[in-house]
Formats: sequence, C-alpha cells, structure tokens
Amino acid sequence: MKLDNMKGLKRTHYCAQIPLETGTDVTVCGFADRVRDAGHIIFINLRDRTGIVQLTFNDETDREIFEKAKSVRGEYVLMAQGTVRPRDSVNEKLVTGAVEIAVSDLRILSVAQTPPFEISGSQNVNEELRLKYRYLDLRSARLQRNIIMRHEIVKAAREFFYDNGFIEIETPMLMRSTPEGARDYLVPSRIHAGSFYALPQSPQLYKQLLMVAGFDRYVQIARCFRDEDLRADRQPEFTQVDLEMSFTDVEGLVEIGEHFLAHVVKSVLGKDIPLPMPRMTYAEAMNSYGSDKPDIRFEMKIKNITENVRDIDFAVFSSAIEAGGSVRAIVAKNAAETYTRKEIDKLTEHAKGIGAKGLAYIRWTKEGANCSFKKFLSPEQFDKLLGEIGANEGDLVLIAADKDRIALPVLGALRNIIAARLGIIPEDKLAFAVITQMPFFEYDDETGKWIAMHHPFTMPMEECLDSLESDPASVRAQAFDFVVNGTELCSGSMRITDCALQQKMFELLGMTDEEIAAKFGFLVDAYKYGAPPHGGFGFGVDRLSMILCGADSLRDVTAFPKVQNASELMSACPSPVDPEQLAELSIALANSDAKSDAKCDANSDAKSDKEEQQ
RNA sequence: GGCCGGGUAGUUCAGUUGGUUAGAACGCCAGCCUGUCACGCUGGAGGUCGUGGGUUCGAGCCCCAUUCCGGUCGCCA
Repeated sequence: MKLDNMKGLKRTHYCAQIPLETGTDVTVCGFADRVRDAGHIIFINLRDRTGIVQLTFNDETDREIFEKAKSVRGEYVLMAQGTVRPRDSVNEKLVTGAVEIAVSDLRILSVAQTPPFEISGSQNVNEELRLKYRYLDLRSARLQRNIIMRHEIVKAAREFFYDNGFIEIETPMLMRSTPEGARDYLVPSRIHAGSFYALPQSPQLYKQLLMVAGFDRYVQIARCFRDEDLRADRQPEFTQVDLEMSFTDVEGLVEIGEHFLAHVVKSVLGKDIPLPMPRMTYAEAMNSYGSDKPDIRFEMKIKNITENVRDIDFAVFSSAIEAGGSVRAIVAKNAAETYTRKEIDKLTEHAKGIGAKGLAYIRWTKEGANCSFKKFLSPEQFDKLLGEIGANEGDLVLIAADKDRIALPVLGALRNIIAARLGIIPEDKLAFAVITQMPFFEYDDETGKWIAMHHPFTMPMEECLDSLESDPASVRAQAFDFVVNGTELCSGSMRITDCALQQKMFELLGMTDEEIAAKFGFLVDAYKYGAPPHGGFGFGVDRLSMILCGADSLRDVTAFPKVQNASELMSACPSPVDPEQLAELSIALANSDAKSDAKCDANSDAKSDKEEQQ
C-alpha cells in the first residue's frame, strides 16, 4: 500500500481539543482507535494523547476518500482535515462526544499490523505481554494519563524549588563506589583496567559538597540506582527530587518538604493538603502502627496490653514478657464474620512468615466470644480483658506476644492486610505524615555490628551525643521520613559538619582510619575548610507518581520499567556482550554455566545469540 | 535464596472422576449494512494446552523437574 504524506496539511488541534463550534475547519492527527464501517457511512475514532474524536466518511461526498477510509485498520496513523459538525446522537463518554469531523482530506501516514492486544482494553492483558510491547501499552489512555501526570509532578517540583531559591545542579552519574548499604551498579573503566565507577545510589556526597561549596540551596531531579531485589514499589533505577540546603534545621527541612508536597498535589490534583502535616516520632509510629511508614488513613492502632494480661497464667504471654517482650493487640472492628477460623489460620501463617511464633485471637460473633486462650482465664478475667482491650460484639482481636521488634511489625503488617480486606481504607484520601526522631543505629544480626540506619553523615540529636558509645540503641538521629498512605516517600536528615564528630561516627561504625581515608577522605577534607550547617532529603518521584495516579505498581508510572528479576522485557536487557567488549575492559568472566546466563536473557532470541557465542 | 499465586487460540477465559475432532467471547479476515459510537448480521481462518520427562491402553487434567511472570520475606547505609 502506498502511504500518504503530510504535504499541505498542518495539525491545527489535538483530537480532544478541537473547538466544538459547528463549521470550524480543523486538521487532526493520531491513531485509528476503532473503525466502524456501516456500509455507506464509516466512522473512525481518532486517538492522540489528549483523547478521541470521531471522523465521519460518507460515500456520497467523496468516493476516493471514502474508499481510503474503508481500508483503514486499527492503529493506522492518520491525518484528517475536515469540518466540525454536530452528531445525530451524543456520546456522553467522550469530551468531543457532541461533535464529529466531516472529513474532506484523509492521509494514511502509516499502516499497522494487528497489535498483539487491544490497546483500549490493555489493562486486562497479561502484563508480561504488555511489557514486551511496552510502546503499544503506552498508547493506552491509562498509561498516557499516568506518564503525563508524572511529567506534571516533575514540572510542579521544578516550579516550587526554583521559586524558593534552589539552584538545579547536575552531579556525576559515574562516581566512586561506596558499597555500604545497597549494592552498587558498577561500570568498568576502559582506561583504568581493573577499576570501576559506580552509578549513584543517590547524589548524597556531591550534594553535601555543594553546600561546602556555598551554593546554599541545591535541587536536582536525580536518577538513582540500587542493585537490590525489586518490589511493586521498588525499581533498580528510580528518580528522586533531591535537595540540600544550608543554614537550616530538621524543622526547616520538613517545612520545605511539606510545602513542596502541598504544591505538587495542588498543581496536579487540585487538592488542598492541610499544613502542617502531622508529625509522629519513630517510636510512636512503631508502637501504634507497627511500621515506620504507617498508613494513617484508618485507625486500628496497636494496643499494648502487657499489663492487662500480666496476671494471666498463659505461658505464651508470660514467657514473652519475661524475655523482655510485650503483648500487643489490634482490634479489627466488625471483622469477626469476615474472618472465620480458617481465615485466621491464614493470617497466622502470614504472621509466622514475618517471624511471629503464632497469634492469639478473640473472635466475638453473635454466638459469643471465641478465644484461643480462653481456658487460661476465669470468666471474670475474660470479661475484664475484653473491656480493657475495647472489643465489642462483631470484633476480631489479634494478639502477638514477643519481643517488640517482632510483635509490632507483625501486627503492623496484619493491620494493613485486614484493613484492605475489610475495605475500610478510604481510597481517595492522601494521608501524609512526617516520621521524626529516627533511630541512628541499627543492629545487624549477621555481623553483630551497629550500622547507620540512614547513612553515616547523619547528625545525631543533640541530647543523644553523650550516649553514642554507652547506649547506641537509644541514639536518635536528626532524620525524618515523609510517608503517605503507608508508603515511604522521602528520607532526609541534617548532616554532620563537625570533623571530630564525623570521625567518631565512622569509628563507632567500625571503620578503620585507612578505610575512612580511602572511601571518604575527600569528604572529611572538605569539611575542614568551613561547612555551613546543612541537611537535605530525596523525594521518590516514582512513588509519589504512583500514589497520585492511584497506581498499584511503579511499572504503571514508569515509561520503560524493569520486571522482578531486574530485566527489561522489551529490549531484553541485561544481555551478554561481545568478547571484544570485555577484552577492551580487561574483564574475564568467571566460568559461568549456561543456566545462570540464561536467566539474564529475557527472550529466546537473546538466548540463541548466547548459544551461538559459546 | 525461601514462601505463595499464575502460564490453554492474537487477547481474556472455560475445560466434568484422565476418554472421540480442546470450546466461548472479543480480536482478525471476507461479504452485507447510510448514524454508528463495545455498531449490527452472515460466514471463515486461527491451538507444539510454557518447556522437558514420567505414570497410563489413553494426559490440558495425575506425578517429577524446569522456565517465565506476579506478590512477598531476606535484602533495600
């Protein structure tokens, strides 16, 4: 088929933005979304990024154009010139549903094979297939909307920070590897055989040095990389609104952060977010929600019932208490009917998966209160306990007895699962919260060492400076997180600018002078030349987009996402490279078996290429 | 690395205690149709049942292995 060109035509409007006045001449472009051939009259829904407009062709007006329209198939790329006129009957579902374009010139600019799935119904199609043909799925209204909304978010972010005196500065993508924390993506150096760059996990060190350099307020829409396993809300490469500012404190940072979020939400969704956002200490979040990223759209707070059950002669409770743990409970209102014995067993299995030894429960239905430890209580004790817990008929009480670091997260996880199941989470609500006073250290069970929970440049809270060595577990940091609807959006902190203190922190984290000099020598040196007090944070653009779009996965707000094993199905990367490339980089592969290689290959073509090489 | 769920026409799915030629809807192709808009009507094409092995007279179904996708735990300073 001979294709047309655009000669003599120029687009005047996007499809869904044509004037609705009868008689207007317009020229529109896009994809054929749907073709309805009714014999002597043909309708084509033309689609572009703004939406859909109906093109109408009648065989009485122009036979040649009509025949051309007859040949159009789904996803053909068209350009049409014509006149806006009212329809016989209005399609309420379309913005342009009251009008149509009577076409006087039609150009077929490109033909299309039948796509492997229908664009309009793509959200029901197997995601693996959609990811292989990502460019087709991206044509769907849903993904067009998400990707454009993400653009609006980044645009609003830039507006906000430019207006508040922040300077946008690019930091290197090829940098020194600092393998503390997440694994680095490494980039081999051709010129320095055997040496490697790392892709940034975040621009952390550079942005701190920009403060030492006196830029005072820095911002960057920064791409970051972490070679860790994926989740629905975790991709190996992601984007942060990364910033750092001087002459501020935690409250100053949090204020900028919350005004930024409010500006973005207002710009993109038109919603007002009440400020200030609720603040909650880390300890409060853990005690009440069993999570450092609590979903506060709903209540169901965790209760500490240790004192209420202390006198009960039930070994599960008493042994946990004796071991320094506690007994915690959540009351799921009106959940007793939903959660049968079998369903509770499932919850228990889930709890065990997270580390609980088991769950005690009280299921109070119309038939009475069924309690897994009833035989250890007198009827009076049981009634008293029910009252103290605050349970009523129809409620389900779940109880975990363990060390706090087990019992709280377990109930926190169950809280989310149960709320989702009961449908008590208000879907359109945005519940932001700022979690403050994060712990500084985290005990690493594997190595038996204390490691920095945030990063080693984080400033401890002033009142904790004296207990750095004596009681590391109690040390809190001048660090904070922004969370929304149970998702962590942002992590930030004030940084250490005192050389002596920084040295001490490195030592506490078990680093030798040699290590410090080799890894962070340039940073330590820099702070010797005068450093303003400063701090900063990074907001996850992907996660923010996910929440604001109402998407369930980062894949829905990322143009070309990676799948769970960190490969990309469309281009089939990562992939093996030519031996010549490796030789140039002075890299010899360990004797890898074909099996582990095949895992990297996302399609059979790549696989056969590999086999040919071997 | 562990646990859970999934893979049957192009797509979404059904498929009985293991039993003849594996079905439906949508899509696709052809014909008809002058107001459709999820157009309609008639007809047609289209399947290595993820892959490999086993049990059986016989496997989409049972068993074993494996692979791919998703969720999650570990991991993510």
